[in-house]
Amino acid sequence: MEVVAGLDACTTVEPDEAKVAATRDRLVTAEEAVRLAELFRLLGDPTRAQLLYALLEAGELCVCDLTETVEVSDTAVSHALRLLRTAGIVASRRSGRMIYYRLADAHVRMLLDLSREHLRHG
Amino acid sequence: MEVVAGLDACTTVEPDEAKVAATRDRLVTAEEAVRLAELFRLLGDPTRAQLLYALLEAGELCVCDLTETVEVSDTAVSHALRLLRTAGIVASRRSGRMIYYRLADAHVRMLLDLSREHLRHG
DNA sequence: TTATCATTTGAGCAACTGTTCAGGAGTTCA
DNA sequence: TGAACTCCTGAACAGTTGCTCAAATGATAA
Repeated sequence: MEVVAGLDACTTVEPDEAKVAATRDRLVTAEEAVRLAELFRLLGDPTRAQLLYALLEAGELCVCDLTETVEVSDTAVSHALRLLRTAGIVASRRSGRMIYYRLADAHVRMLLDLSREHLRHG
Repeated sequence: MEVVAGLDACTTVEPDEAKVAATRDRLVTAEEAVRLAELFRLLGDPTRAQLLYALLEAGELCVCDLTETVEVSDTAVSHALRLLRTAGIVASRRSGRMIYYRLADAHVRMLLDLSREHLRHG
C-alpha cells in the first residue's frame, strides 16, 4: 500500500516504465474495476448462472418455473434473484400471484452467449 | 431438494410445463453452469479484473509491472495470477528473472471488452 | 372471512475467498 | 561463491458468500 506515485522499481533489465504509464492511462480505474468485478461476480455462481441461462432461453419465467428448472430451493432462488434484480441484471413483472423474471440487459445477454461459446467451441 | 423428476407444481394459472421442459432441453447442464460460473467467478474480483484489463491494454507485462499498475502487494498479484494461469485465462513466459504474463484466451478478451462497453456506454 | 398459493425476507451458520506474513526457489551478476 | 532481485508457495486469519430455516407478505379462491 501507500504507493501513490511510486514509479521507481523494476527498471533493472528493460525500462518498461513507459509501457506501465501508457497502460495506466488507458486502464480501467480502480473504481471501474470494482464495478466490472461486481458484474462478473454476480454471474460467477452456479445457481445464478443457471437462472440467467434459463431466462436467456425461455425469455421469461416465474419463480416456481425457475425453481423447477434449476434444482435448488425456492428461497435460494429468491435470494439469488434479488441480487440480480438489485444489480439491474434481471427485471420482474407481477401477474396474479406469480412474478415473472426476464433478462434486463442486452450486454449481459451477450456476455452469457459469448461465454457459452467459449465453453462449447473454445 | 429431492426434486429429481418433479414436474407437478405451478400449473394453477398457466400450463408452463411445456415451456419449462423446452427450456430444460436447450439449457446449459448443471455441470456446464458450474464451469461457466467458474469462469465468471475468476473475473469477479477487483484485483484480478484490473490485472486482466492491464494485460488487455499492454499485451504483455511482468509481475513487477503488474504490481505497480494494480496497487496491491506482489504476493497478492502472484496468488491472483496463479488462479488465472491454472484456469488457462492467462499464460506466462520467462525472460531472465522476470515472468511476463499475457491473456491466453480470445473469448475472455472479448468478454472483457464487452463488459467494459457495458460499463461505459450501457 | 379463512385457506391456500407464490414469493419474499431476515437470521444464523458452514464453507469459501483474498489478503498478509514468513520463507523458499530460480536467475543474474560481481 | 554469495548477494541481490523477481517471483512463487503455504499457512493463517478476517471478511464474505450462499444456503437453510422459520416467519411474513401479497394475491387469489372458497
